[in-house]
Amino acid sequence: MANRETLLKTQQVATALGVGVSTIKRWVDAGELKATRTVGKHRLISLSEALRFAGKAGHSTAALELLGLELANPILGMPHIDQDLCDRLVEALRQGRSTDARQLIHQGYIAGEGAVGLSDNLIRPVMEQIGHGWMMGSLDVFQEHEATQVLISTITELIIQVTKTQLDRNCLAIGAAPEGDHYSLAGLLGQLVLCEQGWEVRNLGSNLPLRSLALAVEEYRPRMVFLSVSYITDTDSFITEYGLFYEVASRMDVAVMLGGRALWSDLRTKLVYASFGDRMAHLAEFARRLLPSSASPRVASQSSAI
Amino acid sequence: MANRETLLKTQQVATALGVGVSTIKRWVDAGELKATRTVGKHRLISLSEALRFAGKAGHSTAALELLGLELANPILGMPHIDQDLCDRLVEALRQGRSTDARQLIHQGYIAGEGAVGLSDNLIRPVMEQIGHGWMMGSLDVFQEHEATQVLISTITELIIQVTKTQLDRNCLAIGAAPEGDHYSLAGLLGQLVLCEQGWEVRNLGSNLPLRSLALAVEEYRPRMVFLSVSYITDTDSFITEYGLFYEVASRMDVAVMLGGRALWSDLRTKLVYASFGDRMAHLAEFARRLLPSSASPRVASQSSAI
DNA sequence: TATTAAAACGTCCAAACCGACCACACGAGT
DNA sequence: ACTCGTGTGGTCGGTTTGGACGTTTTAATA
Repeated sequence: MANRETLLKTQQVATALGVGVSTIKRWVDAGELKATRTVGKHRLISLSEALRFAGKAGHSTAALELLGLELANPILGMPHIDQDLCDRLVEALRQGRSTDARQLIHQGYIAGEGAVGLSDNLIRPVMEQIGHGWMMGSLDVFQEHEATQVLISTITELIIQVTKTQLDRNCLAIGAAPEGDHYSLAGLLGQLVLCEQGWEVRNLGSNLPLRSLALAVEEYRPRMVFLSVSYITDTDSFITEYGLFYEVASRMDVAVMLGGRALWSDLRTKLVYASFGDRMAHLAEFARRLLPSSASPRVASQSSAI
Repeated sequence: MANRETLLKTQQVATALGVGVSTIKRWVDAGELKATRTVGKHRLISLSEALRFAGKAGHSTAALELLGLELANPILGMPHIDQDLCDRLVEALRQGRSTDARQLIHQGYIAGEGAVGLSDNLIRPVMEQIGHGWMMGSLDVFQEHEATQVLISTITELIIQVTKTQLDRNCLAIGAAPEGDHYSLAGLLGQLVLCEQGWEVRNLGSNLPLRSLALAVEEYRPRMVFLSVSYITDTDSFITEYGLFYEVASRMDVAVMLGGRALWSDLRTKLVYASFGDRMAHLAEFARRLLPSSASPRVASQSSAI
């Protein structure tokens, strides 16, 4: 499985579920909540398992609210991101039913087992479809704007909730989009992905001159910078500005991750960077390698309940 | 750092609402008060659900006790928006301490007794101060960007929280900023103010062509439109476009509220509108007059905790 | 590699919650 | 007044929870 699981500790799960740590330990021991153990007997619960447990019909939907997820009527027979979910989200956004859209996104967060699946399998195709509808004239600008607004607010909500359960944020990452690019959704999704991995993220938003980003790098000395480029005003000046920025980043030993649909492959050949990715999975994988070795704690054996 | 998703036990809710524990259990079992269950069948009631129920059932004073129950935990000085609070928020934003900034804003929301006070007495002066620092060169662009980003996410959080407790949203309002204006904070604050009054708000975001806004008005038939104008690319074309938009709005009998620092008084003489305001208090007052009969016994603040 | 602070472990127990049952208060209708 | 029907608050035995305790593991130092 390419998608390695984020592992949570008992304290994190307890906070997320709104119960005490002892209770989590008891539930794990009773087999209600599956967990692996480190060699030193510490319990590790995968994010997907926590979400599965949270959404389990008969037991407790409490957790969902705490993860920022609301399932008034938790249908979720088998949570999985599919075409149907995409279609329903597109339709909800088209009609501006923001509450429904929020619920569908939360559902996608569970089904996609985290931020990466949500971004790559739900948000991206949905926005492509909406963008397509806009091109074709079947959607108006204001519908695309409203959809973006709903997505931004929901992703922001997820970020806040995830941040709350990630207690120890060690590594610092900076996210931004360059001057002239006013698309902030990609930056938010990147922030969500990294927050979920335990990064501390400073999102500088969109439309940021690269020379100011260079200053930020010098000021904050982050471990990495992720730059989402959805639109470029002037290619030549972008290359120049980026070159100056990368010089600083390189000097400060900062990893630079590029992304965005404006960076065509022939343009990329003129840029220097640590990695490029047009999927959040790429960002996640790149970021994981940068984390201290701790990212993959040694697990001993599978849980032996009862 | 408890928030609105804090889960309450039956005893807590019973005490706050001034009824017996058995009654709470019965209400939950009857479905009148939504609750989740732990694995061990213990009922957990989210604070937002408790507040909603309290308001619906007429226990208006009880809601305050619920909040008091929240505010008792975190240490809080006297809630009041003053120069000190502004200074501390500016400093937190300057240094990018987003967690502290969020706390201060929440505190300002309580202290300012709602969205209007928060907007006019805290956010506005703070952003002016930051903008000033940027002009003077003591702040860089990225700091202003980061500050804006933190404010956006926090205001978004507040909007979601307020929306959760306001279930019966009757009147529809549309908010937007015109093409070329990428400043979205004002629109968010407006959304927060109106949500607090019980409006249903569709925020179409910034950079929206006015002709598309006209389409949205025809599609949604709102009671009012609030347009925040912080930047105008071309004054003449703006006047033209706005004229076309207002024609539609007028035909649909939609009240148009204008705001924003780009609308100087000599420009305003060339525009037709229902009202202009450069403070959220103006928007709030204007909107209140538009609401149905409701004498709107507004609770002082649907405050959230820190 | 050795050291150290923070966090998780297992165990135990008081406090709180569960469901079921009962006593009481209140209003409406033969 | 009497008797329902209904909604409330309280009690009881059994179960679940959450915090305290000293010990062990982890992760980030030096």
